[in-house]
Amino acid sequence: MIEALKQNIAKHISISDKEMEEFCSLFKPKLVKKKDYLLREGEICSFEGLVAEGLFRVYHIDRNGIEQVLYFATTDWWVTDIDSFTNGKPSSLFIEALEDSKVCVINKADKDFAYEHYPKIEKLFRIMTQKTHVALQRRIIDNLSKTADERYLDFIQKYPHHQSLSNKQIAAYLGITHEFVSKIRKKLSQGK
Amino acid sequence: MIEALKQNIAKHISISDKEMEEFCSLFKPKLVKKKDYLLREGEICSFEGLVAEGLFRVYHIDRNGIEQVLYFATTDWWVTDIDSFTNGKPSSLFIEALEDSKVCVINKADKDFAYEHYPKIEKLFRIMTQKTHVALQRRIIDNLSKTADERYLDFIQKYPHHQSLSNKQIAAYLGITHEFVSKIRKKLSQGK
DNA sequence: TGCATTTATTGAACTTGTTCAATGCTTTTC
DNA sequence: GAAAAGCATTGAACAAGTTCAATAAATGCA
Repeated sequence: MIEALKQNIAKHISISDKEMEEFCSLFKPKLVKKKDYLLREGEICSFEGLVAEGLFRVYHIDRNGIEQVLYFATTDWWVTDIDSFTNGKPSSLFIEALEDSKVCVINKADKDFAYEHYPKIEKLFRIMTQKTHVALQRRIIDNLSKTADERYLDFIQKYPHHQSLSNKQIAAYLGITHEFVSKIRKKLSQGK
Repeated sequence: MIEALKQNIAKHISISDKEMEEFCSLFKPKLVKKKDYLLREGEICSFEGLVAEGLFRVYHIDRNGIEQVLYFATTDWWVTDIDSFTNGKPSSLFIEALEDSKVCVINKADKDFAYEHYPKIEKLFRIMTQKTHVALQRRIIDNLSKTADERYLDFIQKYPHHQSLSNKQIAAYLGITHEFVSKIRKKLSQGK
């Protein structure tokens, strides 16, 4: 399970075996059952985690009670509420397991320790945050410029695990109603 | 002008005077006239810059020729196409000065040099990217959950410099037409 | 297995936002 | 300082997406 973590890290930076071992030893494996929450609104996010196996949805509930999905985290994705975790603020997000899952988690103190002792780790997270940053910009542009139909098509192409997601969850990611997802599906199945 | 850069850096990290001097000496001042471009689509972004004075719009043009504004960068904001700059890829963005502006810019080689020689700088950019990351997540949620009216109100509250922006530019940020911005304005002026 | 609950589909009426076109108003620009 | 170009406003017709309600299908659970 820690193996998945090592492989993920190796994708971003090169690092000595010793440092890799030491850094990875700061993580703890965590099993999360389907429908359990890693984080709820109002809590302070105490972890940053790599999904070794499973599927999570990271979402927000607005003042009208409507859910917006920020992203789905599947195998090899990182999950946390970065704002809550780094700044110790109460979270405005929920992180729920959609399947039985395995995550490698590190707490704040250990991560700060790593930042101080391993410059490579600072670099690792800078690079990862930068990549996410680019993806978020891309999504903002897409949300501004594309219709729901286009975003739906993009989504099912980009998220191969969409099979296991309900219309409701896809709708909450696209920012439309689940009824409309249904109508898009129908339209597409009728050869557009 | 380099003074603005130093103040910006000091807001994020604590750093010795010596390191601050050395790092800042890697930047060059650049004057940009209104309507000039710092970057155009297709170019490789060769700089990362702090706006010491002025106003820029960072935008994308989609396949239908419609502009989407990613953000407006005013005094004390950073501007770059992070994807193009860090990965040497052709940019899909335009960065245009909306006023005569002054920017402190650093190139890729010098920034990489700084990353290697000053661990604090790695930290600086990790922290800044993280903050932007949080803001981008916030905007995605807002775009998914709020109506154009609400986003317009949020916008004019959050961007005090909106006075100098045309309806077209605001519309391109909100993802609506400039005609509709006009209609929102009218509705709001008539006591909602 | 069977019942209860959630999820998906569909339609009709509605709301939000777009498109196009016409008109007046500001800026540029020479 | 006049002509041209771009910008803002408004209305009417339209398209995209929502809401509500009714029904069917799938899933969870005892």
